[in-house]
Amino acid sequence: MTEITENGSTKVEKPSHFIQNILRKDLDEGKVETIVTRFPPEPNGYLHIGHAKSICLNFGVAKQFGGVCNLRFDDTNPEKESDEYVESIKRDVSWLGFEWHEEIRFTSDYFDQLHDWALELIKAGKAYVCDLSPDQAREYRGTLTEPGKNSPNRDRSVAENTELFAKMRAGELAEGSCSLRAKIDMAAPNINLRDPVIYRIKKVRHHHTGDKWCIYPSYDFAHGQSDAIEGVTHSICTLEFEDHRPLYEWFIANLSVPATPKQYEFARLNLNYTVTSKRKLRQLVDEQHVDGWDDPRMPTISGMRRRGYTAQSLRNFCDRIGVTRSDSVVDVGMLEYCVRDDLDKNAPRAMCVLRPLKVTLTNYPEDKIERLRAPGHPNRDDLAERELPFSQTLFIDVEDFREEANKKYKRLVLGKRVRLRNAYVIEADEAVKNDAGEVVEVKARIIENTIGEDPEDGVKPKGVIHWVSAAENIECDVRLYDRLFNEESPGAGGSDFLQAINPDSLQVLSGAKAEVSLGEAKPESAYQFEREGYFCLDSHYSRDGALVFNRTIGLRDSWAKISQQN
RNA sequence: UGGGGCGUAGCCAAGCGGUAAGGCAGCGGGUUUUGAUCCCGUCAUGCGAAGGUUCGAAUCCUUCCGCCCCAGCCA
Repeated sequence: MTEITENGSTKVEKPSHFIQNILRKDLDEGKVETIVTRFPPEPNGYLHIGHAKSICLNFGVAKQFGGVCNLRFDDTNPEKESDEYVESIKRDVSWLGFEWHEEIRFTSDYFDQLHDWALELIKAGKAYVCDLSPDQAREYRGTLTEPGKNSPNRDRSVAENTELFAKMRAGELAEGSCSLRAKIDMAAPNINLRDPVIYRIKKVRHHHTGDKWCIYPSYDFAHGQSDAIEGVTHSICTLEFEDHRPLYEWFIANLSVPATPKQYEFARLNLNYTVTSKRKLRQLVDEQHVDGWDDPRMPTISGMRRRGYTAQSLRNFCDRIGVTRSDSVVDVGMLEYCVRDDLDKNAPRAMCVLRPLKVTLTNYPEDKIERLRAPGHPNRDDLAERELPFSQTLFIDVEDFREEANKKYKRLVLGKRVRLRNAYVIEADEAVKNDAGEVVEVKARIIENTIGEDPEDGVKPKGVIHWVSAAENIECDVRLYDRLFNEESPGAGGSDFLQAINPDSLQVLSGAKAEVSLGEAKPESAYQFEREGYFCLDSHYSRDGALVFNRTIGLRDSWAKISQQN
């Protein structure tokens, strides 16, 4: 049931989901010749893990069935949109590993056509300019259980509507003073059909069309027709748009569009211990609870990238969670599994001591340095070996030494032995303490002839710990991240989601000691710091001679459970 | 109390009338110079509930219960 992907991470072979079933059926029955989908983000924020699901779905099925997928910016509301977001979205989609068909599309590229179609509706007596203010319109709309009332302007003549719409377009009417509405049914049980607004006045400069327009089409009026223009066959969106489908179909049926795209809905992704709403993510950025949209703790694609998550792991995650119509909350542990799975298979190994404790080898010459060789990966010989300088003084992690411990502790203990990863077995003789009683140095001895061999006296070490030479290493900062929220569902039950922020989501360690080969690390490229976790160089904070590593994710840690039990 | 959806294990999710796949998490064990990886085993007499149809129901019918979405000139 499982197969291995090109780069080795574990991919599960899954039965097809309902979207794939629909596409296969439409292809088989000849309803469509080529699948055309589209990913239609509004450029009003950065993409997050939920968008990744949509991207993988839209681009994924198009590729699977030999079709194409467009990248279209749904930019009908200039008040919230900007080029910064356009650029970040292009970067994120590319990084995720997908290629959009031909050039980038913008809904705003179709504003002329959309305007013509609005005129077409007016001429057919199917749209009218309504003078109701937003507040009045709300009253006229009725409620969930009561029908709405017709606008006093509902029966304006075609001529009058044409003239008023022209004035709207010419900027002669004030924002909010009127709108163009589709004439459908104010008593419809589906509120979206109660004469929805299709054009509104916004005297705002548009990031893509500049000052050409002061009226902008609504999402409902733009989306389906844009799909039709592009020849999109299957317009896949999330569940909250289900109630809009009758409206989507109404425009397609009542306008001279070149194609008849169909809308299908799937459940959006929810992840526990995470927020995936642009509003909340924006708030975290604006109020500086995080360093920006690409803060490594953010569930944005750019944040995860900077954190060290790989595109492959995100794609695998999206494959594993499936595509259905039922609301669900995926355990963030599933995401973490996918990240570890990919990184384990592909990240070169290295050693870095996070909290250094000096070890002096009393039987090792002071001026001697051995150049040991270590594999780049325990089960991959295609990854380059590295050189480890070994010297009289070393650093090990403070957590890896105890003066005394029970049998479960498999690290260095006074009077006992431990294996230094890829090097000698050593035995600890003495703990040197400062005035506060803290261990500041350990005096130990190497056991001769133990590189790649067990000790000749038959006394095997209890465990293996990592180390770095004190003579040659790279001092660096390490940033340890934990989940951004302490609650499974931040903001649940009407509480303030900011109250759920984990105050310890970032811990900065300075003075960590990295092995010299890490001097060649490139930003965002993954390493496993053995026994610690996966790390990558931070793309913002790192400088030549002042390296900063982000912990992407820790190794699975069964010791944590054992040590807590005792 | 209008309309539209959805309920299969702690989580995700197959199943579409023939007797509950798979993954994550968990638990138990094995290998191991990473307490990692890897490997093996275990984990729903049960499919929101109750009736009914049937030789046989998670699948069909009825009723009920729960959860989600919709009253922006947002998308």
